[in-house]
Amino acid sequence: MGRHSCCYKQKLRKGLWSPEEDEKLLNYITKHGHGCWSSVPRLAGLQRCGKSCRLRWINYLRPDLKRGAFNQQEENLIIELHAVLGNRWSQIAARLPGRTDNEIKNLWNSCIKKKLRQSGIDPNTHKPLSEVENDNKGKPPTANRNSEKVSVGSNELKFSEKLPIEFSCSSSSNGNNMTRTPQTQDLLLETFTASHYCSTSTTTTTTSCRPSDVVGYFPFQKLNYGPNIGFSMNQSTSLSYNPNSSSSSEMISEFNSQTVIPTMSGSLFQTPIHVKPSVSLPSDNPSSVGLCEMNRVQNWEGSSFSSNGSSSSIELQFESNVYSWGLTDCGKSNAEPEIRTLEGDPDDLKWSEYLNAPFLLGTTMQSQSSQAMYNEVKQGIFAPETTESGFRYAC
DNA sequence: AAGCTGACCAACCGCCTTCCT
DNA sequence: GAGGAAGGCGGTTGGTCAGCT
Repeated sequence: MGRHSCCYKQKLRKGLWSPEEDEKLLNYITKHGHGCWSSVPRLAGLQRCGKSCRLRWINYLRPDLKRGAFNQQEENLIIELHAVLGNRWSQIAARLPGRTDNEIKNLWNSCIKKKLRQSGIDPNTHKPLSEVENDNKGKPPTANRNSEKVSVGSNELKFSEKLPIEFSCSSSSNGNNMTRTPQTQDLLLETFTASHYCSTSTTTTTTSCRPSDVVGYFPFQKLNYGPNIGFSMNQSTSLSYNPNSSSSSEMISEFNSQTVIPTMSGSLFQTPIHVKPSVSLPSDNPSSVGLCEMNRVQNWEGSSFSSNGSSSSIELQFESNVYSWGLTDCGKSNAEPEIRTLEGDPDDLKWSEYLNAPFLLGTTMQSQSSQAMYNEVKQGIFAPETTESGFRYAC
């Protein structure tokens, strides 16, 4: 749309804002709020278009803005977020309190890009430059004359593309080592996860990880591959994930339900998620392992942990959406994989909604790149299948 | 001192989405 | 459902300033 139609009706000022204009706008919005931006300039006595007022407010006048240089922590966070989100500056800014998308964008283009290149990392793909060059060898010249303009994170794949990611966890005989094998070309994820180490305090077959650890190694992608989702529950009020539930000898990465209520200080996602804290697990069903599903329901108050003996679910909420993991007892020999019908088009969910989903924002998902999850969700990690009544997700 | 260059940053432009009629 | 208005976002531009030649 560009400039609003009002901009053509009268001669409006452009360019830098004067202190007087700032004062007028600030005074008006402080007193009345912005309301409809198109009417703000008229009511505030400004010869500007509403869009310009909005931009000035958001980028400069807003009282909650943090002025001044970015610190190292913020820069690192931006890099991490960019690796996941690509050039979605507004979403990156949403996770940096007091910073604007414009500010972050400028910083990226003027500073961080250069630093990454100097460090031998391609700022667009977050891969080593040498690897990017190798990738480009043998490829025909891009049709885009300015490939840099396609500034999308490498992991920000189109839905039609398949991200070949699979983590596998394994443990040594004594269960003390937890290794992660990213079988993916995407170095980003490795970089991303590197900051979230996984220490193991181990018993025989169960490795307990700290929240961030679990996050780092939560192989959600497994959901993409058949019915062995591998969630399990035990009596210590913890939700466990078995990276290879088909084999009982495999280590079980365990995390306590409380760990799903994170405050990720200094880490990637700082937005708190809301998890119904009173999760109680069926004592009579200590090791139910089964399907996982993502559901979206409307009412957080209705979210809960529930179990009917054969299936259990934990519903999580972020903002207006609730997501749930359903845990169906596949331990029963005759248990059929459960397929639940979900209402609505999964494509209704915007990426931002996926991002806001608790399992993405929360500790459990940190190292496994939200973007990767996004890709997989979009590409069928839940195997959406069109039905007459909506979509069916089979894990 | 003058000119050049690059970094930085505020603001604009244009596209897309959402909302409203 | 169509169309217009408005909001939101990302890409780009252009002005300013500091450092260098």
